[in-house]
Amino acid sequence: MKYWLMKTEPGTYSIEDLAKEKRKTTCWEGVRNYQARNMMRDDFKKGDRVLFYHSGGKDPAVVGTAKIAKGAYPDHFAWDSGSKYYDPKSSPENPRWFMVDVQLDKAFEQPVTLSQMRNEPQLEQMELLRKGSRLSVQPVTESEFEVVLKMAEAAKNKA
DNA sequence: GCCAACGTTGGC
DNA sequence: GCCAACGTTGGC
Repeated sequence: MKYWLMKTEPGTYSIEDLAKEKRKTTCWEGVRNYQARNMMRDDFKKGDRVLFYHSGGKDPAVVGTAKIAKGAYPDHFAWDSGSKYYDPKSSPENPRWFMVDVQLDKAFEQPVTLSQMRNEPQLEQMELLRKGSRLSVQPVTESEFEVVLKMAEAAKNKA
């Protein structure tokens, strides 16, 4: 099993939106970066665990966990000229972009903020904290995943 | 709103 | 293949 972090702007799609979905599952369309695509297409497997991250806003944070409910398949939004993710270079015969299905696992009672993570020595190597790290989908180590869970737990008990 | 850090595009 | 121009992401 692998571990990932997936970013979303809560104004566009939040963890609350995910919680409202049927079976708390949604397809993760719209990734239009080759590095991210390659990771999703080649490495994302059903059952992988995900840190669900809210970017932008005044307190960017990991707000919960999810899992991969379905491995990569073509992102058909790329074929829809009415979609904001439309890409004329992609076609059903030769799909350029891929997506996965994501299912909510647990929304944290207390988010683990970016600044808290920056202050955690055990997360020093985390991709998210690297300068210029912009990938919307990125790998996380198992220990980083566990540390974030513990931080969420600690924040909850403190609150 | 600013801007650093990328990524992409397209002329040459 | 180089690189300038432009676009995007996302923290601050």
